Amino acid sequence: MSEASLLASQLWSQMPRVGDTRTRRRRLRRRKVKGDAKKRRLSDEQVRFLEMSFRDERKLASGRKAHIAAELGLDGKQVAVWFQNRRARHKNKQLEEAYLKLKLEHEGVVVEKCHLENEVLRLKEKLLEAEEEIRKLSWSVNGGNLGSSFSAVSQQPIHGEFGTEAEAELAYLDEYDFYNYTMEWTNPYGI
DNA sequence: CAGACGGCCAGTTTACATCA
DNA sequence: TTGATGTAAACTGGCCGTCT
Repeated sequence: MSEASLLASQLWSQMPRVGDTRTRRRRLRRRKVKGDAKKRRLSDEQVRFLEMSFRDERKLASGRKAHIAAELGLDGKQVAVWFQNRRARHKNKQLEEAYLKLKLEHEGVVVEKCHLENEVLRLKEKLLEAEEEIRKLSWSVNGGNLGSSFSAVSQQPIHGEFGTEAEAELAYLDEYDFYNYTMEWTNPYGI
């Protein structure tokens, strides 16, 4: 026996025996069950009844379990297992629905953001045009002597307003492949 | 307080049904 | 007929609350 396996067996022997008796009990029961029974699908009728019960209440009080088991000619354990699996399926379904809802919301936000970015670009262009117009008018009135503090916007780089590189990148979204962009955010694993 | 017990959960295995 | 795949039934181990 290697040093590692010796150590492992020592650790195992020192472990608290929590659940140990139960595991033995379960194995015994399993052998008994395995001797005669094969795994069988529940009948449509049984499943219908179980589904109705599940709609009434998601968890089983012990009396109810016995009642359902007797009604369907099943073992109480089978009824308990069915309810456990059914709760797990229900939870998965709920998670899936929540994910889809969030995904839709996110897609909407991305689209709205894109529209807003384009609107900002459009307004900036208008502002530049207005400034140019004012400059021309001013030139014709006082010979082009405009104060140096006049243009606060047009002297800034157009993409610098949001501070981060990512946001500057978004300002170019209309040149970007929008489909690829949204897919990248809404479906990162390409599922 | 310790230990037995039952219920629940998350994760896994197994048996079966379906389809290409 | 057969292998791949999906799914339901059953199992496992851990955790928790209750009872004795």
